[in-house]
Amino acid sequence: MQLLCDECNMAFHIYCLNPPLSAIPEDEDWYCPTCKNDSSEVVKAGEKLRTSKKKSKMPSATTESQRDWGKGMACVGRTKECTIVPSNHYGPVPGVPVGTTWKFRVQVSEAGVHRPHVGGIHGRSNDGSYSLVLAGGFEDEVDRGDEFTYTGSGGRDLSGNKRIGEHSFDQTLTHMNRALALNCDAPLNDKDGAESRNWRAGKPVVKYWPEIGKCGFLVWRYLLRRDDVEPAPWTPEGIERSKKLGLKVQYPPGYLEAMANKTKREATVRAVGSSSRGRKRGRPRSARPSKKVQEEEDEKPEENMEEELQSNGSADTHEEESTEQQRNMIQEDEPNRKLWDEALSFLSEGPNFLRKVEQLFMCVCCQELSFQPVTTECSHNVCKTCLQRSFRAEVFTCPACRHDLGKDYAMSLNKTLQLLLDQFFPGYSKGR
DNA sequence: GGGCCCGCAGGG
DNA sequence: CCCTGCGGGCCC
Repeated sequence: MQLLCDECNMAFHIYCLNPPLSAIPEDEDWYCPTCKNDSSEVVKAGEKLRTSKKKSKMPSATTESQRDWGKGMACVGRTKECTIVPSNHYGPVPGVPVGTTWKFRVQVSEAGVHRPHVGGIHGRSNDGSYSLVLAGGFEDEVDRGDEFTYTGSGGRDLSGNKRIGEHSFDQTLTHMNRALALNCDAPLNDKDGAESRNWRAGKPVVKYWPEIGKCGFLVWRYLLRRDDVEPAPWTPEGIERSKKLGLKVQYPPGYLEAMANKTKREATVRAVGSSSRGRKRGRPRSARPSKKVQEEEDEKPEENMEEELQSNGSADTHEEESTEQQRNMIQEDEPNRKLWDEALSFLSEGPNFLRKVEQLFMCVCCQELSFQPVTTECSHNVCKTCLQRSFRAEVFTCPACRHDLGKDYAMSLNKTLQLLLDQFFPGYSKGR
C-alpha cells in the first residue's frame, strides 16, 4: 500500500495521495508530490517565465494555511464524466435507475445525475433547470415524497470563502432561481411568481412564489410534484425494485478500503502509544520487495473493522440471494467447482457465506483475499503477483501444496473468479 | 461538535 | 474572465 518516491525515497500510502491511487502505478518511476515537477511550471528553452494564473488566483496562493487538503473527498475533482447525455439534459439518465444512491456529491456529478459539486440547482437561466438536490437544509421546506417545496439559491453571506452560509439578504429570481422558474408551464413572473397551467407539460414545477422565509429574508419557493413511471424508491414497490436490481450505496473506488486501512492504522498508533509511521518502522531498504511496494506488516485488521467494511459494502449480498448472473458465473468457474460448492453450502447460514468465500479464496502467500487470482492446475488460488514473486525467488511450486508447476508455468488469470470476488467484496482489489 | 475555508464544476 | 454554490474534512 506504500510507494517509495524515486527522488527522495520517502514512503507514501497510495490512499493518502491526492488524488488517491487505487493501485500501484505501472510506470517505472514515481515521484512524490514534493519532488514531482509540474510540467505546466517548467520553463522550456526559449520560453518566458510564466506562472499559472489559475493557481496564483486560488485562495491557497494567498493564505499561509497549513491545512492538509490531501485526504478525503472535500476537495477532489471528478475522475470520470458522464457522456451518455449532455450536461443540459432533462429527465432520466439512461442506465441510472431510480433509487440509485451514492456516498458523495462528486460521484453524483460523475454519474451525470446532478453535475454541480456543491450547488443545489443545476440549470441555465435562459433554458430551465435540469436537476435539484434536496438535503434537508431548510427547516421551512415541506417534503411529502411525491410533492415537495424547494427554496431558491442566493441571499447568503459567502464571505470567508464559504460555499454555504447564513441568509443575509433577499433572493432574486435570477441565475438558477430563474432557471427553475422556467420549468413551470407559465409565463415567467419575477414579481409574484406563477402557477403552471398544466404541470405535466412543464418540468414538474407546479408553482413558484416569493415569501419571507424563517430566515427573515425573501426567498423564492417552488412546489414540485413527482412525475415518473418508475416507482418511488421509498414505496414498497420501489424498495422491491431496488432489491431486485441489487442497488447499493456506491462508494468511490477504493474508498472503503482506504477508510478501513486508515482506521486500522489509527488503531495501531493508539495501541502502540506513539507514532510508528514512516521509516522508523521500516525494514532495512535492502530487505524491501523489489517493486516500490511496501506491504503493511501490521497486525491483521480487527474483527469489528471487517464487519464494518462488510456492512457498508457487501454484507447484504447473501440476503438478497446471489443473483442469477452470479450463479452463472460461479458455474463458469469450473476449476473452482469444489470450492464454490463448499461456499454455496453456507448460503443458508447468512453472513457465513461471505466469510466462507473469503476463507476459501484466501491467498496462502499474503493471507488476503486473492487479487488477480491464478488458479493452479492443483486447484489452488494465489495472487498472480504473489506467484510471480515466488517464481522470481526461483521457487516453482504451488505455494499451497508444493506441487511442481514447472518454471515455464503459464500463469493465466482466472478472470471469472476475479469478477466474482469483485462483486462479493466490492472494491476490495482497489487498494491492492 | 462546530467553525472554518479549500478545489472544483458550472453558468454567464 | 468572474461569480456562485443544500460539500466535506481538518482542527480547534
